[in-house]
Amino acid sequence: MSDIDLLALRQSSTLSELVADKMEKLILSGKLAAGERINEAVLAKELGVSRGPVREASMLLTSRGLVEFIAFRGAFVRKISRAELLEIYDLRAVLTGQACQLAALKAGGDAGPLNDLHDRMEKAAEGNKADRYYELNLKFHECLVDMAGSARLRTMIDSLVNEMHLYRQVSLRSHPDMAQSNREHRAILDAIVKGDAEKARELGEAHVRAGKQRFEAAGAETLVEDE
Amino acid sequence: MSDIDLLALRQSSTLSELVADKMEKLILSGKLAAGERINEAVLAKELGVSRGPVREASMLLTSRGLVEFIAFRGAFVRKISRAELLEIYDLRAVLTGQACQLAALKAGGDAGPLNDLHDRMEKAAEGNKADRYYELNLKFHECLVDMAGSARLRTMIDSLVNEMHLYRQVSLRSHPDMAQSNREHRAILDAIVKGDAEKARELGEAHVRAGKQRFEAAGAETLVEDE
DNA sequence: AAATATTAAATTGTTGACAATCTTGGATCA
DNA sequence: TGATCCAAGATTGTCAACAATTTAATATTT
Repeated sequence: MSDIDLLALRQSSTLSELVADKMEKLILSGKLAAGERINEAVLAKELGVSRGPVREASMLLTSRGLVEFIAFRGAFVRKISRAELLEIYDLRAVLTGQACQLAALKAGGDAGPLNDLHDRMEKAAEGNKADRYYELNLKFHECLVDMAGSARLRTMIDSLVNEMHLYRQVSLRSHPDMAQSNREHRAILDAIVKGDAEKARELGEAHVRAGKQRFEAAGAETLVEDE
Repeated sequence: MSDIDLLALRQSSTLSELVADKMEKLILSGKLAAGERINEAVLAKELGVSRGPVREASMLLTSRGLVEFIAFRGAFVRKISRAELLEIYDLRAVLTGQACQLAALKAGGDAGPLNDLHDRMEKAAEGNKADRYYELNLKFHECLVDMAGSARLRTMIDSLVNEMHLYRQVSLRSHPDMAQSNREHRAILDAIVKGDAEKARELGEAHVRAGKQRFEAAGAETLVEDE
């Protein structure tokens, strides 16, 4: 594990934030595994900082949904059960619906980068490049939320997406049906451009719920785990 | 301002959390005004602790939506504009809808304390006791969310409710039409008891949106402020 | 041998000192 | 007069030492 880049420090960022970014990467890449305790002293030494920034970073990540704090016991990488994941899908669905509705109201006929992203996803789907599709899919959804123009909504959804990634450090990457998924994107996009807010909401919500169902169908054979 | 109660400390709580609770009260009561900077050293001295716990408490409150952190400038009590308040109403509406749906699914015909709360609100409405009604209303909504059984959903909604209270340290307390509001509660309650999840969702969402409209109607004459 | 109590080690929580950054007020200059 | 620059003060960020608590390892008891 490499030290914090001291160059990066000097751009009005605080050490704690840099550590937080580093930790976020460690967590989302699975190098800090779900459920694992984060030893402040050890991580601090590895990053070449004192425990303070590590503590603060842990708290930052707590509010981003990646870490859980327990008094006198420490910071733990969150662990998401299957039941929670399904619950998160539902929350993300209604919030994404809200985002699409707002986007439709604010877009004024301008789809922004959505069209381009959709086309590139189309290509990825045709080439059966799941990783590429997944990456673009994240961007598409981010863009959608940005168009809604609500920082609060963005934070909430980002947090949920973060948590989803903690499910068995999972590849939700294996996208069962990219073509279908992208058709749904197309429909959302169209509704936004047309300014049909209610339709956009409905489609956005349905899109995430469909994702949930694709996930459930894919994992139907696996047993339900308790914790 | 009084010192931290040292008795309270010894129940497996950490100093930072106690400070956070204290600060939350100071903020919601308006003693720390919206927009104001929180001077760590001063507050620490007043509470009889060092700056560390105050800092951590500030970060805790950040994730609860009450405080905003700016690097090298400090922690500020959040300030909510009218536009943001309306945005928050919308988010709370969809999340409350989700909560009601889940509650209906999980209640199994049992309304829990909702019936009792509804009755007491009825009395408060008849007696035109707005403060009492407001207080019970908060409890009713909390109870609703608890019945949904999602800690995540609870956190999200709590955060939004917190933020709403920051709007001009406001009394949203002046409830224009308690009787009507409580009729809506009744309908939600009935849907939950009947297990009609879709109806419960719809009514829950509509109830918050109605609250938004009541607010907009009440403040229609006031000018829109930029920030 | 199993369960409980005791002690030592590891880890988190808190503090005060120091460093880095921002803010304020006054001096300088056009 | 007004704007810019500079220095002093105030405030936040970071660190390392110490205190409180938990965890583990060991001893004790039944």
